[in-house]
Order: sequence, then structure tokens, then C-alpha cells
Amino acid sequence: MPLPETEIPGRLQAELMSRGLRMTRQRRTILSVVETAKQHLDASQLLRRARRLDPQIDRVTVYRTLGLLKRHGLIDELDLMHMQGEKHFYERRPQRDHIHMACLRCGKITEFESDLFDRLKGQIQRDCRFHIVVTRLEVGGYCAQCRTTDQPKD
Amino acid sequence: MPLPETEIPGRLQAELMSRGLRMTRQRRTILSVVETAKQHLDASQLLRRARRLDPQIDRVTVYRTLGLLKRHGLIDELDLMHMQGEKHFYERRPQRDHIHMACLRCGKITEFESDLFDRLKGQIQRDCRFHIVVTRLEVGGYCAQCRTTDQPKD
DNA sequence: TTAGGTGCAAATAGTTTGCCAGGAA
DNA sequence: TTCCTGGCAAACTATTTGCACCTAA
Repeated sequence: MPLPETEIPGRLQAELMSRGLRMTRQRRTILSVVETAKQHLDASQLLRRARRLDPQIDRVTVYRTLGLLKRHGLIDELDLMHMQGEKHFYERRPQRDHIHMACLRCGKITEFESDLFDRLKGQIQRDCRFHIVVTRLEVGGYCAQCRTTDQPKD
Repeated sequence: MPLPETEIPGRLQAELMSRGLRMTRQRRTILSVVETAKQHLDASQLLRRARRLDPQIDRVTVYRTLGLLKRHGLIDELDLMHMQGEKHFYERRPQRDHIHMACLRCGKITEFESDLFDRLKGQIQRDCRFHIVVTRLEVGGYCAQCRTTDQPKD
């Protein structure tokens, strides 16, 4: 029983190779980390995980590979409301855009797809005659648990 | 003929004083710059303008005052898709949230209010049981001029 | 073979912190 | 008078650049 297409490992690799880019050992490693990540990772988390697979990998190579993926529109860069400093987080670009909700109390990140969001993007393209390349909707606030609890966090 | 309420200078000052905060010469200067800005300014632009009014003002004071205004929800922090490095831009928190569209070619920032956006926020609060404090919707793409032109920028 | 990629060191950008003197309430 | 605030210097975090060596195609 095959995995759904979005979970086939190596998809990012295939995308980059089909664009004529060189596939190095380091890139393969970093791409596999990005692809298998279950949460949003920042550059230093990404480096740490890549080094578990290949201890030689340099921080700079991570940044350069992230830049490459960004330029090719294969990953999206998130700020997650700058709750943890000014670092950026990365995720594979999804088929359908989603919203990121960041709880200001517990720090949990929730994703949400919405038909209204899709329609809003359509309205922007039409009414503003603006050709959308990338969107980022981040919402800060309090999640269901935190807004109904008075107990201190943790 | 009085100005519309949103344009009365000193409104931010009044807000901070009503919260019992000390009003210093430096804060008054920085607040007046924030209030009269016609575009989105970053910290260093803000500093430059504040120094025209009071050459003594320190960069650190600008950051501390921006932090204060953020904590009190009186200004919003924007990334504007990180088109010009990692700096942040600031604007007075509007009555009604709006979308920021950033043209990836000419750099122009356009604002857009939308009923669909208001409804989307309502949906998030309801469906996700998430209490929204702040939202940021930034869109990168090509504006009407740039997407219909082949001439190089500038 | 060779253009493109990598690692290392250093530089840069933006922002924050420590500390003491100064001024608003 | 009493904290809160400001200025200066230094630290810090995240990221980028320069350059010589390396390697995928």
C-alpha cells in the first residue's frame, strides 16, 4: 500500500534534480530532514538533525540550501509571530495554503485550512489585480486550553 | 474644522498616560513620529526622524518605546515579507485589520481591507475556539503595474 | 573537465542587556 | 524622594559573505 503522494520521501530531491540542480550528499541530507520533519523547524534545529545523519554538515550549508528551496518555492518561511526570538521556521509548501495560529501562552502552533481564506486570496487577485506568489497569515492569541485555564503554564 | 479622530496628534501619548506611564521628552518625540508617519517605518528610520526633532535620542530608547507600544497593543509589527533584510516595520494599530501586499518586483506595499478577512477571523475564533489578539496577513506577489510590464524596475 | 557547491572564518544586521546617572510624578 | 527611564557600551542572535578547496555531472 503506497504512501500518499505528499509523504513520499525524496520528493524535494526529485524536484530540485528536475530543475537541473546538483544533488550533493549534504543537500540530500538536509532535504530528507526537511521532508520528514513533523513540526516547524528553524535553521539551528535543522542543522542539529542534519548533523545526526552527517556530522560534517556546516551551518552555512543549511542556510544556503534553505535559500535554494525558498527561491524555488518548495518551502515556506514562517515567523510564527516572533514568539521565540527572530528566527524563522520552515515547512514544505503545501498544496493548499493554511493559517498558522500561535498561542501566546503555551506556544502551541495550530494549522487551519479555510475556504474563506481561499476565497480571500481570490478576491485579492481580482480586486487588487495582484498576482499572488506567496501568502503568510499568522494569528497570535489564546488557544482553547489556555483561554479557559487560570493555571500557570507548564 | 477638527481632524477626524484617528488623526489627532497625541492620541498615542494620551493612551499611554491613561495607563499610568511616564511621559518623557523622548517618548513624546518618538510617539509623534510614529503618529505622523505616512508609511511603514522601521526602527532605524524612526530613529533618524526622531533625531531631527531631538538629536540626543538613542537607538535603544527607540527600541524600548516600540516594545512598550507593542506590549500595549498600540502598534503592530510587520515583516513585509522580509523583502529588505530582517528589519521590522511598525504602524499604529488600525480600527479594522488589513492585509499587506508586497510587490516582489517594485517593492510597493499596498493595504487592503476585506469583509472576507473579517469573516475569516470570526471563523477562526469560532471553529478553532481560538481567542485572537493579533493577526498578520502578508501577501507577496506582483502588483498590477509590474505584472503587465516587461520593463526593468526603475 | 569544470561550473557549481562546501567549509571555515569573519563580517554584518538587527536587536537586547547591564549599569549607572537623570528626571517625572 | 523614589522609582522609572535614558544613554552608552557591550553583548547577542540569526544570517550572510569571501575565499580556497572539492566534487557531481
